[in-house]
Amino acid sequence: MSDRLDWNDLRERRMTEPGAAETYEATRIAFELGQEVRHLREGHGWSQSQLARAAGMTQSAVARFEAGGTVPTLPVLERLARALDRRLDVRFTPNADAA
Amino acid sequence: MSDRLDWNDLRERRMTEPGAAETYEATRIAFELGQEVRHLREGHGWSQSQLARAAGMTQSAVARFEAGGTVPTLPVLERLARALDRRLDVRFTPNADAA
DNA sequence: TACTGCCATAGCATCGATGCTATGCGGTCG
DNA sequence: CGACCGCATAGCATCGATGCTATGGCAGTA
Repeated sequence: MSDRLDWNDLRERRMTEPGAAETYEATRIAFELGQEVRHLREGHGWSQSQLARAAGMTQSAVARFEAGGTVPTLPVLERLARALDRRLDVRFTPNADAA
Repeated sequence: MSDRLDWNDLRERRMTEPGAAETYEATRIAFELGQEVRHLREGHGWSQSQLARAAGMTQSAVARFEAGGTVPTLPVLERLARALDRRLDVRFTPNADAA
């Protein structure tokens, strides 16, 4: 677990780098999206391979994305959303710090 | 307008390529986000250079993004959102096609 | 007219995401 | 046990976004 340099390591490293609050956020968002997709996929009773085919990508790409291995791009998110019968929604919401 | 190969041309070309519905969508989202950022920026009374500095990028990058010249990545959107005092929100919403 | 600020673009280097094939590993089933 | 399925990863090629500098045009304005 410690001499291996895998996606989890990479992600953690990215999220602990100093002064990278934005990258941290993006990485966190990517991770959460990955979890959500996994959830949706399992809800459909699909395997990674099936989702991959439906989204026009390969099983490895799906696995990488679900694991939060990379910060996905909008085109990829779009394709996944379509395959999962969802709509991709990207917006700037007012920063409700007013709490 | 016709012998120049600029971002508008590129974008239009991308959006009219056959069988690229997902890329079309992503490009459209990118374009709308660009417009929204421009709107927000002007609301703050900032120039592209000022926003660029606040978001840790250059004026040219801001211009390119606002013009929809490229499909932005999540880290970039995050930084812009922060600079504009907004929260970046990415989600898969239920596709209300059920009509 | 000269100067200055703002925006649009070009051109290029670099970094990182994606696409791909090939494995490895743990179950399950025959 | 052997075949198969599902998931995780490695390694590599390629494409595309970003970062940068340098311009050019366009309004104001002195």
